[in-house]
Amino acid sequence: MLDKSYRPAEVETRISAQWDEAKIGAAHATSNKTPFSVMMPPPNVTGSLHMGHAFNMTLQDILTRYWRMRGKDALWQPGTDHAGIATQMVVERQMAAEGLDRRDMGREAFVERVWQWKAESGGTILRQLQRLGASPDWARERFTLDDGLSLAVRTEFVELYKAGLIYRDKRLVNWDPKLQTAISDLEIEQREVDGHLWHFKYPIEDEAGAFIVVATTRPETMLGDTAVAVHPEDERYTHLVGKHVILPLVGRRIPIVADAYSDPEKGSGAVKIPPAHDFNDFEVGRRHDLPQVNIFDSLARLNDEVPEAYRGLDRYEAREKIVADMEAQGLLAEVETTRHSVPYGDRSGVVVEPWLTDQWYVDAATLAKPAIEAVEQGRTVFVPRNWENTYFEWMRNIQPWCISRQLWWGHRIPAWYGPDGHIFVAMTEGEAAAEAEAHYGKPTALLQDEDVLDTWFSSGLWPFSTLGWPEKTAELDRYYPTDVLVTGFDIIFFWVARMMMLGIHFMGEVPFRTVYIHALVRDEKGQKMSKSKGNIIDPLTLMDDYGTDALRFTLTAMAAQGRDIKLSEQRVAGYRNFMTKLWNAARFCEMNECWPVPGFDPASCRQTINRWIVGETVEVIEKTGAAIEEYRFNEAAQALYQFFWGEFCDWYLEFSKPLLSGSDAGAVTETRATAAWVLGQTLHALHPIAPFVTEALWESMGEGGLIAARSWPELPVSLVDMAARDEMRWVIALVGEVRAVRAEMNVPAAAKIPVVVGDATPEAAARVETHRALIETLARAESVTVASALPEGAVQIVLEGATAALPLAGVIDLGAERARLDREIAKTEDEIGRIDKKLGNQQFVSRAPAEVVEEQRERRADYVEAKTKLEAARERLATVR
RNA sequence: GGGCGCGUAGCUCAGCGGGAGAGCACUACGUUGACAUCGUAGGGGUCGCUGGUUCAAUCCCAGCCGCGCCCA
Repeated sequence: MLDKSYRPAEVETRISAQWDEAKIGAAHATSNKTPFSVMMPPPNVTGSLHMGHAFNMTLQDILTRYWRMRGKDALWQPGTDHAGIATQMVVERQMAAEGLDRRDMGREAFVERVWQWKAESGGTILRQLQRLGASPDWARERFTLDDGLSLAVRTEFVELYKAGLIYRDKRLVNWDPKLQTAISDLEIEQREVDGHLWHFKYPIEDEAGAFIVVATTRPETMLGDTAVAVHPEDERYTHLVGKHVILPLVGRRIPIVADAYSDPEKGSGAVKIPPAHDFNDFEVGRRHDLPQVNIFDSLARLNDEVPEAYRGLDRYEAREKIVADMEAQGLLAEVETTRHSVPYGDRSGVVVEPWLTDQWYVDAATLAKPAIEAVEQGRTVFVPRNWENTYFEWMRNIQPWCISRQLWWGHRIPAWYGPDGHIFVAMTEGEAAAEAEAHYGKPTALLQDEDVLDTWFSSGLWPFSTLGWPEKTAELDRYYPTDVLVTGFDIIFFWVARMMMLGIHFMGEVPFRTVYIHALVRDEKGQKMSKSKGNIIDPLTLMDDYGTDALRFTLTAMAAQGRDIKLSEQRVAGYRNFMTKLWNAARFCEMNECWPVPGFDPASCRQTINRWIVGETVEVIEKTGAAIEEYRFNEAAQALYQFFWGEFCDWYLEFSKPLLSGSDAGAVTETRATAAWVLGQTLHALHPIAPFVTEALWESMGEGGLIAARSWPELPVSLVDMAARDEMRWVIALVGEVRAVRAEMNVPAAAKIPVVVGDATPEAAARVETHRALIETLARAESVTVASALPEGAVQIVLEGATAALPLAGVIDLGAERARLDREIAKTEDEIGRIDKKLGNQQFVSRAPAEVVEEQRERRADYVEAKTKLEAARERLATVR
């Protein structure tokens, strides 16, 4: 016997263990089923489950469970990412608390320590995923730094290098002076801040008292200026082009060049050019062959390239001093306040400097070309489609991808340097040594590059490195390309684009057929959740408080395409109530001995209510499957919710009560079997969204086996009996109307009243006879009779094909009742009038589709019937006093 | 500045060319043997504004107003 209510905490652990035991997530590479594969976006190995994960993983689990039930060989590939910077930072922070610095302990010891931390905390997020009910193939779990994937990354590097798609270059990178590493454009956050625009006067060489004015938000970079640029067509400055200025404070003689980069409309129209400290100025410098003077060290302090007085100063100290010194020399023309955007490292939170260094680059533009074509040709499709624009926009303007990072945690770059700086790129140190020997003609000591590779350089291989690449495995053959990638829009550039480029390059085919982009989960006010705002809603807490299924159902029900989720706890509570409802409906079935009947054929039902609910079940399952297949998750959740609560519980189970306690043994047997069948089918359809409660209830139904391992219901549409549906909807309308009138007339809930149906078509009369017991129970009627004449002085309810009267002697205010009928009549007249206007419009009748016109005619006929009946009802009241 | 998206019931949101919907909240009633994490009934909307297309516009198009995100 089921408990009085569903207690998720007690059930979830047990069921998780059963799934684990049964290996329900296992893919079967040798089966003859059609494969269905999904790559789990690997969470940070030392992370823990946040709401974004919960959402993303729930959707993937729904797809995986669904297609598995549909008979496919589902592979949901799990694993974790080493997440270079993030993980290194976590460990460094721990060490800082102990007063340790990685530079003191050395590379090897530090990396060892990170592995230890990974060993301790690395399983956390995977256990949390298990709690969420995720059903990937756990046995295939991979880690981006494991041996196989490390081999894949080395192969990737070596092959791209040999193909000329990886090269070393001295360029500006975004340098994070706190983390001491290059970071990618994507790891930068532009923040609008209040700042100043300082206007400096640069003296023209050999023209005493002549100046050119330049404006800057970063005065300290003037120490690295190697030119002043003006627009070639700016007549104010034409006479100065080719002349020189003497850079104040430094004394360097630098040219005035003409370059279209300077905007005559902005400031003075002249700009200072420090090519080593600004991305645009770097390009200007290249065009004019300007020297690149790098004025910072790696901590963004001024180096020895600057005059003595400034050396060693921090960039902001230098800024103040330079402004003061310029002012003292009378060279500060003006100071404006301004609002401008400044690049901050999204992890360190400090201002990032463009800094000139040697780094490794991938020729992304070349790799992007086929990746763009693949989406243009529809070999990979984004859902919703508009994300393709975002993808194209970025891919078409892609910059060289800087892949080296000055970190210790990650894949060390497989490049070695000879004494003369010659580069040897090889799979192993041994191979590099052999190449060096051949190159130098004798064994030569090499030094390996100190840097590691960008994390995305390894996770970009995820869709095939996890399947065994570079080995040619059966798994690669079978599961690549994958069916769908489920991810958030914030990661299209970081990850989706990289997988597309690398997948096409190495595998010759796109990594996934579909990319489903879901929205962000925000807090209930629509704010992005963040630790600093303190508005994080912890999915684990919600799971503790409301059960995992309630959380999953909430996220699913709110997963409308193209719209962010504003999550409120109240909403989760609402879906927890739905789980309780589910539980109690099953409990009702159990108490009434509604057990699954082997070989039960729903087509054999004789009772109208059974024929009706069978049809509704077929339709909701069909709708649910279609919605999941089209990634309309919210529609799937809504259809099931509406059916189960609004139809099965509210009406069918209520209808079944008089039948189950009645004397017709055949009807009892049939109804029990049908109720059990509907419950069972619905549990199947709900299972991908709410796996735990459905598994628990399936267990209680005693059929055996795990629902997770069962097949999705395949039901013929021939089970839908339209006549039964019309009949039950009519009964529902009658009961609903009677209840409404009772409430309106303040009839006490316990009081039973007679219901007289008159003016009835034979069909309506037959319906009343068939369902008398149901109507009596649900409408709290003392009796339900079919009469040739309707009683006088009664409240009258107009139905299709009949009028029902409630003789409520003594409680009826006849005047109010007449007024009510008058209002109803007026309403139908309004409707008829509106339809007549349409039908009277020649344009409408001739141009609108025939079925639309026909529909309007039918609606009109219905309203006319209702109006006639209402008028008759009104007439009957007219004679009563 | 460019791109994407959003303004529908008090709140959160579906719907998106022909009859305005859900959940929550609210009001009234209710201890009917599944369920008070419940039941029954009810109130509540100029579908942001202005034009246009159409026989017909909450839905398509344009402009405007307000809001959000991404990229410069």
